[in-house]
Amino acid sequence: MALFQGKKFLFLPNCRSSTLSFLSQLIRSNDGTVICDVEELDKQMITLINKSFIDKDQKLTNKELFLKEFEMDPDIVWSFILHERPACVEANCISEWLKIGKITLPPEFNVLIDEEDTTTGFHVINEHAGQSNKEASDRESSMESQSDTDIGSETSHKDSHESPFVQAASREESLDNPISETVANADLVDEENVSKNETLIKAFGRLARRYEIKGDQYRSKGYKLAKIGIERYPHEILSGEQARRDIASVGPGIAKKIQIILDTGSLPGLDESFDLEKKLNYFTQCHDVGIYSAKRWNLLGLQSFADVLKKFPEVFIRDWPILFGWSYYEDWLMKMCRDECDEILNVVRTTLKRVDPACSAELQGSYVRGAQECGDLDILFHKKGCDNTTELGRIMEKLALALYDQGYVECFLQLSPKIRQVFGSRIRERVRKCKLKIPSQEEYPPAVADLKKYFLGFKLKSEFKPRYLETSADKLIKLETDDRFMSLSSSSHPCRRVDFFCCKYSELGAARIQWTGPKEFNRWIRIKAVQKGMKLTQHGLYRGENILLESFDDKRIFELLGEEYVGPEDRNRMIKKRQKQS
DNA sequence: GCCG
DNA sequence: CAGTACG
DNA sequence: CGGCCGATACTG
Repeated sequence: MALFQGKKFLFLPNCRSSTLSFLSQLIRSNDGTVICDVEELDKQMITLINKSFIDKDQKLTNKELFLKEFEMDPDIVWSFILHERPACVEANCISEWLKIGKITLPPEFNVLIDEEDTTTGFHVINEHAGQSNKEASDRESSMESQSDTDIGSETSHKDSHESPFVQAASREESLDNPISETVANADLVDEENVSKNETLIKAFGRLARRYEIKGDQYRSKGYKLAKIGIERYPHEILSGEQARRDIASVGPGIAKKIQIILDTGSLPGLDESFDLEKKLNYFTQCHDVGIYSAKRWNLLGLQSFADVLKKFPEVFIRDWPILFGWSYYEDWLMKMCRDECDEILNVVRTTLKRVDPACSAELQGSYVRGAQECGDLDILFHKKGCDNTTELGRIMEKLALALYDQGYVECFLQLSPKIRQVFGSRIRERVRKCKLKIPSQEEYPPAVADLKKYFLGFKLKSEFKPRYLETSADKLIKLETDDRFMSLSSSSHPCRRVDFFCCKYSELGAARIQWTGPKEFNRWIRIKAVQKGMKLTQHGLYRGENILLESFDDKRIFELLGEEYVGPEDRNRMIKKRQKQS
């Protein structure tokens, strides 16, 4: 008890995120002080850094945003830290200390800032400094809050009563969901407990997939949400009833199945059509191949894209983007580290400056949610005062073409007339590559002139060496031998998916909500809107038929929906149902 | 499948 | 229109 | 029981 008595703590950049406000409550419950005013700054204090700003080398990242997010005057606070060098650790250490019952700072505990550079960042130390990256990241996710006996759970329950956002683990698993992400500030998870839920997670992932294939999208969704709920649940599940009580989206049906799995170790019939799922999965992992095509092909006994090519050559002429999905099949399943995202954004912004210096490019998607590995890059374009989407569309087109000229853009997945003009030859090259006859007079329908989105294949120059996290490096889905001949993938110089979106300046807030995601969060908040007689889209929040309530200010949209604002990094923690009280 |  | 894609 | 995201956006 009173572990933190007499100790002062400073949260940086602030303690507004749900995780950090939770931790600050833990500090106060243990007689510690949380500094809220520059007057209280103290050289003896322990500085707690939001983990979203610490990369896996334990360095500060995204310093610009970091400083911008300060609750107190950033100048004063930052110069104090540079000058006094208080101990700095990642915020999650709090839960670790409470678990082990003491505060452990590494011997060289105030080595924090590489003073010669305040721009590229400084080292943040924690107990695991010096361990290998793998070990460090394993331990990161294993940091635990309280076991459910003490202050921790009280506060957490009180919280969750008022908020649909649960202070729980964010731990997206990559087995069944290729779009999963590991989030920087994943914390408060007991790896040991959670790993025992793995069987359940896998089972419901499979069931979700099975029903998706069957065409029962809603039953599939039921399983998917339950799976997400279990992934985020920070304790070991001991009974179906416990899960039904505590976890959103676990109802009678899933509770029953949980109990069966706990009792017998597996679910009858679970492995039945596993082979079919694998086959369909192989096809649908290709861009532009959905569940209908995959099912159709599978039904006809086709095993590979080469088989499809023999049977339905027209498909690859008509749905030409599949050719690129096929060619970059393996590359596009590989995730990239944040530094590669930064580099791509850098290239895009540099070119954009020449195209239209007044236009802004802003990263969205899993990157802004703090994911350490991103499956693709989502870039939102907007321009102060510009509500003309035709103009924005033209800017994006010009930008994409300029990047194509420079050799960054490898392929386009949509065509404007101009893009078809320059890119058509590459399409024909792919068509020839799979030994198809090029239609002599291709009578294309009139391509749309001002597209609002561009999906691109993008390659950095080969000097850039991509890094991969250990976790994703293994068990990749690879192209079948028969299909390899079309591959353009290269793990040492991979092609990436980059998506361009644009929005009217007046719709910036609504667009940010849309493109920040994640998908489940969007669906959840849109349902909220409908329940309150409103409608939320990427264009804005509306009441009734067509009354615009708000589209520019995302915080105001939350407010109008009666929801507390939640930052991007916490939108992974979304959960549909309040945690039930016991 | 779950939820209201 | 259906199919696929985006968060 | 009926609804389950989007006045999505793009393609053929």
